[in-house]
Amino acid sequence: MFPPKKSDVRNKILMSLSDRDFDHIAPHLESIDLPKRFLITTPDKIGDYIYFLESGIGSVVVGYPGGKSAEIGIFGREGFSPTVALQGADSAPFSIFMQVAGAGYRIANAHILAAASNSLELRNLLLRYVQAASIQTAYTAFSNATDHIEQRLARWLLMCHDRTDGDKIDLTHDFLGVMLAIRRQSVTTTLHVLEGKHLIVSQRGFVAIRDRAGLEALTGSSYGVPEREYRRLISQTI
Amino acid sequence: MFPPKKSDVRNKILMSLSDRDFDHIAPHLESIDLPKRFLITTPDKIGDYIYFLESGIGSVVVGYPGGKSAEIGIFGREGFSPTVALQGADSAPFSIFMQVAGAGYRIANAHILAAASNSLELRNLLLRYVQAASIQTAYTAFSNATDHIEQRLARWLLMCHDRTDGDKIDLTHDFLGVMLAIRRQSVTTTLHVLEGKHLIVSQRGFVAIRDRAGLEALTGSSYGVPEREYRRLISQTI
DNA sequence: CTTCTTATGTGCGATATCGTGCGGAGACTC
DNA sequence: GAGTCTCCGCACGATATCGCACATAAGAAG
Repeated sequence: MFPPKKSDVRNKILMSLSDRDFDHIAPHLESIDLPKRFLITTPDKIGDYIYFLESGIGSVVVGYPGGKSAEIGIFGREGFSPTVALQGADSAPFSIFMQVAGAGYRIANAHILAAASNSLELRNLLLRYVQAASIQTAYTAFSNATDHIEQRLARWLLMCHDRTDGDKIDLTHDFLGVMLAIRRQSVTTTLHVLEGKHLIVSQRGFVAIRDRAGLEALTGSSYGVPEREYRRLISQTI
Repeated sequence: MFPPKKSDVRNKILMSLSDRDFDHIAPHLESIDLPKRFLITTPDKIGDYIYFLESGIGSVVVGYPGGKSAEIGIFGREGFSPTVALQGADSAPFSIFMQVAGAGYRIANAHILAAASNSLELRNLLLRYVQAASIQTAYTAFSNATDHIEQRLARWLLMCHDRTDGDKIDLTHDFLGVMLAIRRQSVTTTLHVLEGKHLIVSQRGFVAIRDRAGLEALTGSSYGVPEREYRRLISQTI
């Protein structure tokens, strides 16, 4: 079981590593179960670990408890989080938590940084993912500035779908409202609109994607660019 | 005149360098005049240079010509741009241009990367700025999601003021509307509201800040955190 | 001084989204 | 199988922002 074998790993970043880099960090990877609402970090808390998901979805959120908040990033097994350690900081003003339960590996910052300082290839791969995550955030800012709720919701469902096995996404309207910083009722009615267009099916506790292409067409320019950038920066190296 | 002397430089990142790091890159710094609307890069264009401003303000924008667009980052002499080269990428889906004319230095990516690979201290400083810029973008996404126009506008004016000498900011309502992805008329009327609160004075072609503290209070939680993060990550190292 | 261009001011109906309140329905508990 | 909790549906007035049309004003050009 430990250290994990590279052939067993599903996280795309870990999969992209050279055997040599993988062998260096594998002994320090600690398998961890990540239930729903698991808190990876909170604002200004010193983060000790970087998490590589194998399944499930995490959210990066700006805001303060009891006040306004909004999601500014989402990640699954295509990446890792938090990204700050790679940039020489020890904390960031974000909360990061599991939005869909899953599992993964975590590794102490010190170990991943040591490995990265010994391998240019590893360091560059990790930094390219940081870049991809940053582009995702930039397009979230763009979408928030220019899109109507219908587009923002469609974009969010697509990003979630990309990180899910199957077409069913477990979530409540209330949760979606918090992520997008809109009213729960607006989520409900907008989901009905999308359902009316046969793009999704929405029932208590989940949304099922029915027409990805239709959703993508609906989002216009907000969805797609970050995803292509990710493929350009990361996947093509596999 | 060349290479520039460290004591003459006003860019905060360059100022923060050790003498040794500065001496390594100084011979490659090329002084450049940056008029209004100067295009630093466009989407997917291979960027060859990194720009360190000495004066003026640059904007990072997502969007496509003739379509929707929105600003996702702003920088002056406290940083540099673009940030992608540091992360191992050669381009990014952003446009970057001068919004307020100024001047600065540019350095070929190859030179700064060579210097960064030889100096952990330099690399970490540059990456910490990348982190600070990324946090700014995250809070722009947050502000776009949760704030009304009045707050977004106030936040934008504050960020601009931080990067300007004096209290007068030259810009048109039209330009501001494009940056915030709102109507020019909404800018006009909202500036009137801020003026009514004696926070600014607005006249043809410029806005003058009159009450910074008042503006900051107005923005609530959207303004301030990225700025504190910048100071924590960068300035305290001076 | 006149003309031209760019920037700003204003009005108004249309639309998107919000805040609030409440009712119903699925699921879980005892 | 009654109580309870969470999630969802619906209505409605209030507010923010938009889109469009047009008027005025400041500065530039001649």
